[in-house]
Amino acid sequence: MSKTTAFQQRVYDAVSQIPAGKVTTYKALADSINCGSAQAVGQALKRNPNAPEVPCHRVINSQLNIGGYLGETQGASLEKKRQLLAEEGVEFDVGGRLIDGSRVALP
DNA sequence: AGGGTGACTGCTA
DNA sequence: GTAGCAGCCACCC
Repeated sequence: MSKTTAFQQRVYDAVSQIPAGKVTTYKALADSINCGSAQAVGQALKRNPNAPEVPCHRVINSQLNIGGYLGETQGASLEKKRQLLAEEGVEFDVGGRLIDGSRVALP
């Protein structure tokens, strides 16, 4: 068993609450868990012990830009994340930017 | 126990 | 529009 902390549990819970076809920003997520730092949220997702259980691919940054996936900031993993989002109806451009900002589910 | 890092954000040049 | 700097919280070595 991984040593998941309460903070990470909150992050995973909040992320798993994101409906399909929608995405959320690290800032909104951090605010949702009452955390003043989105970087801490990213840290939890980067070290996420349950990647397939948590739709971490539905989390993007404030600039509507894709963050990363399974610790890969660049590479094929990013393309896979983009593909997953495209399957849910969220389309991204070649630069990894969200095309339809309305897909962002703000709390 | 301490320091450095990071899937971030916001402002300024 | 891009580029650089500082601030923030939690985790890892």
